[in-house]
Amino acid sequence: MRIVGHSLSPLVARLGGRIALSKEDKAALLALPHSVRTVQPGDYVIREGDIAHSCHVLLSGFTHRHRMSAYGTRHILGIHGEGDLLNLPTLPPLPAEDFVQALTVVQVAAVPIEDVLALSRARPAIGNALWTEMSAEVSVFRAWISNMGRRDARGRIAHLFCELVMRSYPAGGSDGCTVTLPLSQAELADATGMTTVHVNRTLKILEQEGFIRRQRRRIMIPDWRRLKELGDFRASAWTGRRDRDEDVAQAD
Amino acid sequence: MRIVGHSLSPLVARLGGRIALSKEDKAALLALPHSVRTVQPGDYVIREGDIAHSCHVLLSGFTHRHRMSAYGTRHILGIHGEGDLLNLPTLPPLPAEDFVQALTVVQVAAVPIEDVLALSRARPAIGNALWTEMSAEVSVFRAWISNMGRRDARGRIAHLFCELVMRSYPAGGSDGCTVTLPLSQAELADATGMTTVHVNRTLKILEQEGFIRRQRRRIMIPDWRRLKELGDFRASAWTGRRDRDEDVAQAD
DNA sequence: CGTGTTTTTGACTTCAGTCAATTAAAGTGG
DNA sequence: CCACTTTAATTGACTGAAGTCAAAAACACG
Repeated sequence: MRIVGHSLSPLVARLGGRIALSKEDKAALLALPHSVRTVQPGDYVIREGDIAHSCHVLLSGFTHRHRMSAYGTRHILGIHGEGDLLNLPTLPPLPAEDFVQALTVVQVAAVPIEDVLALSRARPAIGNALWTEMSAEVSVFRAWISNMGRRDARGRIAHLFCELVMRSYPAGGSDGCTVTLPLSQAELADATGMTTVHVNRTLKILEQEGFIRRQRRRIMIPDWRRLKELGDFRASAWTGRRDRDEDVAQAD
Repeated sequence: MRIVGHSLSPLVARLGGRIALSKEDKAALLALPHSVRTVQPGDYVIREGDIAHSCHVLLSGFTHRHRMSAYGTRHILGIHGEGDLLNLPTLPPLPAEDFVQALTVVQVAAVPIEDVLALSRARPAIGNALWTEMSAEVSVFRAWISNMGRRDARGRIAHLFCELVMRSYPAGGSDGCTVTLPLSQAELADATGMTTVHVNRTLKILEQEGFIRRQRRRIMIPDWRRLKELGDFRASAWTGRRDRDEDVAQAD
């Protein structure tokens, strides 16, 4: 197991963004033993059934998490970006229930679960930060359930784009900000529970209506607040901050 | 804060079902300081925005967790049964993002977060069990995402019924088993992302096709395996066991 | 026994899926 | 740098599953 410089800094940034960490806490996190590997787009980071003895941390790039139905269709359950924990450190380790696949070139760190748990016991602040991170993840999944269940095509895509913005700009979106879409339209479809054809048409409509502007895989958001409203997007799960006024769509 | 006999035993049963706990661990869990309250159907257990200084454990009955969209529609994000943790113990406590409402008469225990976290630090097995419980919860949410996204009306209802069976019979379902439906058709609709009318028609079809038999709010499952197949239901998230052969629908 | 909720049904509409074909982009190798 | 292949995006015509509106029937409860 190679110890690599400050490669775990995305983890420190993530946890430190949730809970205040002392210098010693941060140093202890960076000092965790780990190995880093690079994964190419389309390759798997985690396969269903894998028993992970390490906690995988996404250092850079995007991945998606998916599951295959009994009928052979794919369903994307979430996307992950820099700083995300790709599997929850449980003891004993449990077999993975879904696939995690690289969307872009990706760097992943593997930290032995025992070390993560030992550190979180030794340093309460880190333990708390991990709990909070996990709780935020739960929050994101709930937002996805909500996104699938009670929104039309435009809203679903809008919500997903909002999430991408949050993952690309941790500080939050703004008018005119741009994101590179790491998903093909087929992947967008599997993530929103629609068909490729309908995704394509919906993108066209969103563009006509001025919610997005696009060229290639680059999406520009002219009016961030308007997009959030369309997608009924609540940023709190992604920011970690839970300030209501930022979240609630204007009711008027 | 009243200390009430062995009222926390559902918590012990839940955590002990995930991870082997020693007698001392179990005793320590039962000895956690807590108060118990009874909530009537329709009343809220947790309200959006509540800042919980306690960890709420469902001792008996069923609740659902929902969120209101900006347009005023309700979306049910999950149902909870005996032994479920209704909020994740984070420090500092975060405001709740959704409502938890009683479906039946319900008993809820409130345990101060500090005590939960202290115990999980003092007793690693309990800490591990809590992590695992949380991870199982994540797993259930993912199953819901999948349920919303890529299943038709029959499949969605079937999946929800499978979950209800698992929650009513922790040992697992069997042919001829019966569950009392704690949800009205309107609630079923909000939980599956459909309309009341369509839920009603789908129930009728499921009955005609022999997947369920019903009178009042009681649902009988003549063929458990067949229902699981229809709903592409993977029991692992609910059982805690992750044995694949039980999960995978027969492919033939 | 009346009142309010839940369930059921019918007629009609619409959003999204299906099938199939075309165009555009991105590689690949000579 | 250009033919050739492959993958991704786009479009059209048609179908179908689920939503909408509205009303009746059944049930639950004080």
